[in-house]
Amino acid sequence: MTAKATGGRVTGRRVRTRANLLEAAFTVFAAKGFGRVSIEQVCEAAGYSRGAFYSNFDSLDELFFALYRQRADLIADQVSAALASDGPDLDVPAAVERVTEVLLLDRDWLLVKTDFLVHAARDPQVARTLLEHRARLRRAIADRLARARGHTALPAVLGDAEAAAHAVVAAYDGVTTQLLLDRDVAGARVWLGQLLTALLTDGSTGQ
Amino acid sequence: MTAKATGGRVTGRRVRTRANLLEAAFTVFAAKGFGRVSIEQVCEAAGYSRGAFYSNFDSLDELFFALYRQRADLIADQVSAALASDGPDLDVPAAVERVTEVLLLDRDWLLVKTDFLVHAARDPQVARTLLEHRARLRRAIADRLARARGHTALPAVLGDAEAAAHAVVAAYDGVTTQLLLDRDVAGARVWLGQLLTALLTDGSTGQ
DNA sequence: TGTATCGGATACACCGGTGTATCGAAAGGG
DNA sequence: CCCTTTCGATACACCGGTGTATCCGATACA
Repeated sequence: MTAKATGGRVTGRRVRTRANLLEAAFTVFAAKGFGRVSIEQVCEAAGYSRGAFYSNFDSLDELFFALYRQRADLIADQVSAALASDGPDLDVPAAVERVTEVLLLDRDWLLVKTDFLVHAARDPQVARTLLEHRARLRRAIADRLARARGHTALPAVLGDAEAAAHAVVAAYDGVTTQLLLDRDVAGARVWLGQLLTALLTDGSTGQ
Repeated sequence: MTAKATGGRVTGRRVRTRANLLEAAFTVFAAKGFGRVSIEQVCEAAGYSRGAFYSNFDSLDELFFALYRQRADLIADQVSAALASDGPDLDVPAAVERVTEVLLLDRDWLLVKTDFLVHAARDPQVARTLLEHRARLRRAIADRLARARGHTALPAVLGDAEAAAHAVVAAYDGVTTQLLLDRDVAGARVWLGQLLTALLTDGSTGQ
């Protein structure tokens, strides 16, 4: 009963401060990493006292979790939009281009996302959430691919559209890892494009 | 001048305790994550006092770094061995099988490795080391692939052997991410196998 | 505009980890 | 077998972060 008082009356201020805390937390987490951040540092960055924090969250973990959900949902929406944008027939390179643009845009997000992955890897409960999130994305991709079967040549050696979507996610994760290290966003983008087209098109066509 | 006194006389004990500390650190880091581990916890797990720690390392970061180097070199050797094992002509599925076995064996190592990645992502100096390490592995793979060009059908849509090796690493990283979440080692292994064969063989062959 | 309620700031006690300085005991060399 | 050197344990002072309790100013609603 600490955070988010039951069915309270006042909301305006609360909503704003909560948003501010989340915003500041994002910056701080991205800069220092979840493991090296204290509640105080978040509060300082947001311009609040620790009282504000404890009024809105129970622990740093809860804040981190909320932050991840917020941003992840946002990204998921953007990806869905990017996938849905062109007509019923799929232009693979174009779609790849658009999705890639969304997914590899913000280095800070990748950092936070990876921190969250590390977190989830040790907590089955958290892992479950992340897995569901990934499954949702994968499904969106699979649907898109299935919908375009026949239009474009999609006979990957992988099997069905589900497997292909799985491969897309894996490629994304792989490129992300490299990007975190070399910081070459442009390179990562073209590289991901190559990988995806390699996976999603038949071996014969060079591009 | 704290750790590893200049050109000391006594070494026997020191070497052992250092090894013990590293061993214990590996367990603790894997279990809790680098960010949630204190020097004291490592010492306790190893059965030493903090005095022993400060006599061997300057900081937890240094220990972590040393630990990573140790294990990473070990893995690298194993991979090289797995790649070199069969004759001059390459049996792709067999090699993939063997390498996969080595790379996806120990979940604890994956956890520590990912922690290190997160660390490196925020410190260019550390990132450099990790990148070099990865480059070495990639080169080993590329050499192996190049050496087998012509024997087996390797006309990937990716281009040269260097790019193909790059793709192999990316696939590995991607599968690792998934494995950290779902803990399905067996599944990850066959999945990585599929991905690699999909990337390394022409699109025509289903398997 | 009054007022009951809420949100956030301040103050306080507490704890765990850090790093250093010192000392006893191993361990290797002669 | 002694003796010098070093390793690691113990003790200490310190600090930063935590969580709670309390209080005052802000805010929504009548």
